[in-house]
Amino acid sequence: MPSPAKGQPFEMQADDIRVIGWVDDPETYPIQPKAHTLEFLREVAHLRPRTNAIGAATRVRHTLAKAIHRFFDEDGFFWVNTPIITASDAEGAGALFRVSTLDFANLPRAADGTVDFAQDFFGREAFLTVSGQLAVEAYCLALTKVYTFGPTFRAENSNTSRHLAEFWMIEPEIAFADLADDATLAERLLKHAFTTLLSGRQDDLAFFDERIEKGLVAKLEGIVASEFVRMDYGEAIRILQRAKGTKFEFPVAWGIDLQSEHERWLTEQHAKRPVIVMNYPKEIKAFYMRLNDDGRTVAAMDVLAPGIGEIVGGSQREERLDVLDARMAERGIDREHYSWYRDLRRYGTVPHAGFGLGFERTLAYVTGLSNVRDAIPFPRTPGNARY
RNA sequence: UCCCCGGUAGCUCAGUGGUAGAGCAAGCGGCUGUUAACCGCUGGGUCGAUGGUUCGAAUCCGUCCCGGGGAGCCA
Repeated sequence: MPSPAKGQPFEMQADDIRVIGWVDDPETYPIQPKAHTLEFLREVAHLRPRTNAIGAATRVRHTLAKAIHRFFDEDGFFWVNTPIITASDAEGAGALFRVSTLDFANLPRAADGTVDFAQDFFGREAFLTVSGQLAVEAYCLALTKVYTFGPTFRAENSNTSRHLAEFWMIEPEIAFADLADDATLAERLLKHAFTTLLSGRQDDLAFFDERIEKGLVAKLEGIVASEFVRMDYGEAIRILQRAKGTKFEFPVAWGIDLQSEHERWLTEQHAKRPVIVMNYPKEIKAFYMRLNDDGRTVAAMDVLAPGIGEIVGGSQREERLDVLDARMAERGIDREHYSWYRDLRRYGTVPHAGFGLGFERTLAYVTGLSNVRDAIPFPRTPGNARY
C-alpha cells in the first residue's frame, strides 16, 4: 500500500508472517544490518551476494555483458566460442595453468627423463587459455567480424587490485581493418556499453555514485559525450617529457614501456578521460603485431582509463607471412609451434585487427569499485580458490 | 615475486611492558509512523600461528600464515 511517510513509495501490510529459514546462530551470521568493508565481504564470498553492494555489482555485470553482446550482434559480429583448453599461448601473454590427467605421484617418463606428455590426455601438453586471440583470428579470416567473450586464465603471481587468475575477456577481431578502425571499434563499444548502463541500471549506478565513487554518473556521461583522446606513442613520450612539476620514478625516453605512473598521468592529469595510445616500439610488443612502415614501431594500441589504467590492449595483426616469420625469428619463437597460425597467412591473408577488453576492469571502472575482486562473483587470486 | 601498512569480541577499531576496552551487531526487556530509530540490561576474547627476550608480553625480537595498498606483468 502507498506509504504516508516521506522517502519511501510503499509499505507492506502483512496478515501473516512465516519464517522459512531461521538464521541458525545470529551471533555468527557474518552479514549484519550494518556497513561492512568489501575486504571482509571477500572472505565470505558465498554470503556477500546478499549485500546491497555486491547485489548491485552483479546486476551491473549482467547488464554490461548483455550490452556488449547486443552491440556486436547489431553490428554484424558473430560470437565465437574459442577453446578453454589450448596447446598454444599468445606469445607469453602470461604464465599458464596446466591441464593434465597424469598421476602426479607417478609421472610417466621419456627416455631422457622428462615427463612424457604423449601419455597425457591430449597426447601433448595442454593448458588453460590465456587469450582467445589466435583462435578467433582463424574465424575472422572466414566470417569477417567475430568476437570472443569468455573466461581467461593466467597463473601469474600478481597481487594487485587489477589482476585475477580467472577473468573474463572480450576479444573482437575484424577483417579488412587497420589500427584506426580497431581504436574506433573499441571506443564505440565502450560508449555503447556505458550508454546502456546509464539508462538501464540507473538505480544501481546511483547507489555506486552515492556510496562508492562520488561523481560516477557524471563521469560516465562525460565519457559518452566526448571523444577519446588519441595519440601516438611518440607523442605520449613527448607530452610526458614536458610534464611540468612532475617527477617520474621511471625516466621517460622513446623506447620505454609506459609505466603505471605514466599511464596515470596521461589519463588523470593530462586528458582527464580515456586515452588511446597507438604505435608502440616493436621491441616492447608481441610478435604478431603489424610492423609499421617506419620499421621501428608496430600498429598496437592501448586504451587507458583514469583510475584503472589499461582496459583495452589491441593491434593490427601482421598479415604478411614473410614479415611475421622475420618477427618470430627475432624473438626466437619456434615457427612450427605456430604452424596453424602461419597457415592463416599462407592460404589467403587479409589485413585484420582486434583487441582484448578486460571485463572485470571495465566493470570496476563503471561501478567505481577499486578492486576487480569485487567485480566477479568468486574471485580467483594467488592462494585463493576456496569458494 | 618485491616494497610498505595491518591481523585484538560477529564487524570497525582503541589499547604500545604490569588484571583485555569502545561503538556497532547479537540476546532479553521497554518505548516508538519508523525509515543507519531510541532507552536499559546481558552474553561474548587461545589479542593470526610459533619460537625467543623478560619477574611479567596483545605490546619487544625472529620465523611463518593471512589481509590491504603500491610496484612489476598485463586485461
